[in-house]
Amino acid sequence: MMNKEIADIFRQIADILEIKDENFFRVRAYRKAAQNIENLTEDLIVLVNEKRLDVPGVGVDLAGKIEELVTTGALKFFEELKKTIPPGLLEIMTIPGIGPKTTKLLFDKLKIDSVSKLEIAAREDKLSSLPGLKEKTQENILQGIELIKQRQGRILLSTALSVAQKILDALKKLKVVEEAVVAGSVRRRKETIHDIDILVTSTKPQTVTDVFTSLPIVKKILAKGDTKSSVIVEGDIQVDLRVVGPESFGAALNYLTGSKAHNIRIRELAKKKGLKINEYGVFREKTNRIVAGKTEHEVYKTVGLCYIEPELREDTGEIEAAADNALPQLVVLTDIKSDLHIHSRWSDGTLSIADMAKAAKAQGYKYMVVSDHSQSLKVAGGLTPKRLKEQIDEIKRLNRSFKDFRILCSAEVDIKSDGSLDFDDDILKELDVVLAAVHSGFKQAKEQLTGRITRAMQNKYVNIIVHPFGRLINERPAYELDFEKILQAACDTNTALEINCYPKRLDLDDIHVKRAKEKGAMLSLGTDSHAQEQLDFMELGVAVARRGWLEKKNLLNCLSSDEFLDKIRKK
DNA sequence: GCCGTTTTCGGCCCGACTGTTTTCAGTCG
Repeated sequence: MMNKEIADIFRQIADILEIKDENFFRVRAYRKAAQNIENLTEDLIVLVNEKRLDVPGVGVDLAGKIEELVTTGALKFFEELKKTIPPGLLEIMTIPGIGPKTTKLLFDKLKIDSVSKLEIAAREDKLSSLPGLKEKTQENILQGIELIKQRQGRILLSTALSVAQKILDALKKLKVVEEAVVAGSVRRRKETIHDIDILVTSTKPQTVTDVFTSLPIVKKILAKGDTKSSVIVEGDIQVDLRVVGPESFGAALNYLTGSKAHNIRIRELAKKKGLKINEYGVFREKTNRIVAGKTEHEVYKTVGLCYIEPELREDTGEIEAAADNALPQLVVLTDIKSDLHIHSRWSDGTLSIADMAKAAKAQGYKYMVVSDHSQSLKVAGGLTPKRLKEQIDEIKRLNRSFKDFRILCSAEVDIKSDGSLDFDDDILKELDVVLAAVHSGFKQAKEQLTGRITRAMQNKYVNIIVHPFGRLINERPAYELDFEKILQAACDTNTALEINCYPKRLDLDDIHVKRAKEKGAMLSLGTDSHAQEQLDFMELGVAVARRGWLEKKNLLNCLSSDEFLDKIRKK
């Protein structure tokens, strides 16, 4: 049983308990535990087996439940609890605007136990008979049902970033707007986004809100108040806007950036110091006098912490690290000297190697790795050994024409289903660097897939395992791997693991990156670019690296080409 | 259900918007 599955069970328990109107703090305890479990870098199975189950928010009771889930694969308490309410109620609760109270009311009074029954009842005007529900609510429920029908997975970070930019550009044109920035999970650079949060400072909030809710891309207005409004824009993405005065910018940005768990911890710290933090500022609890709020740095300072980068704000140790002055110096885009995974027209890319090199130089890089596919990957025009040798010759020719740039010869070699490689060693040894990847047999058992990759890592020419989990966000789940074994093998064989920057991949993900750093594994960034503009995906990979607490020294891309080659040749 | 330089019991972050209300509950972030 995976951490994610256990977290999901705890969330379902929380939802059921909430519908049953149990103690809210008990509900919150389950949600909090679920959150912390999801953020763990290690498998609960390992933690339970080694009796190291020491997770914040998990006390004696929940630890027992985790142990039961890990050892038996099920939880009696959960199975019994599920019997007490119809399963459809949990789905009803996912409709925007409907929470536990309404769900319970609908079931108790009208025996509504599924979204489809709710839709019929609303259409037949049966809901307005209930206390507190009138025409408008009924209408909102129908619209909410439409929304969840359209909703498909979470939005990719790359999509959210570009939508956010469009909105910011529009708002920044207004004279009444002082600052306009993106906050929320987009600012934290989560790999997928639920909605986009925008913060604006202005002394004329009404004007800003009016303009925002009437932007051309707005399809529907969900809420519009004095300082806060929500809309659905093209692409069915929810965008929330908050407008505060300039004196509150830092406090509001901190509040709106979250995460929720991080904010709660910061506010608890404030409380212990006799302070209160809200989106308007930091206040003395007794006198209600404002003591900070203009900048985020100020806000953190009042609670005795140094500034914490947005990507770290998940309450996964960053607050303790900030208190100890032990935060990592996170890698930044300008530290990156190379792109370590690029395709050309030789296989399935769209540009010649020369043009890709020109584009990479324009990014400010000193070198790049050309890694076209190997022969088995026929759909992607994989190179035969003969073609690969021709490619190496061309790269050598090109390199002679550069002054301060270098192309490294490589290939993205298939790891075949038995763990052998798609090219023989006598070809691999001709390359500067060898990337290896799984492109088939995703449904194999965990042991087999893990074995394939570890076997590939044993090969002395393989330097980087690229997109190690093979997932495509919202399309294809990661294949099953024993990541601890992969990491151990990576460390033992001096093989690096890639953070693939392709928007749908972002693989390794942030949590695995953080674990890899803890274990001291080498990591690399590669955009997997097949076209010029895709080189910009590097920004997304850097975001994952930052969320995984990486510093400059943890990434091969921050080395010069000589240092890089020295390092990988130590294998 | 968790947790502890105020504590092993009694707290648990804080505020905006909506729709229904005559002052607030429910929902959301």
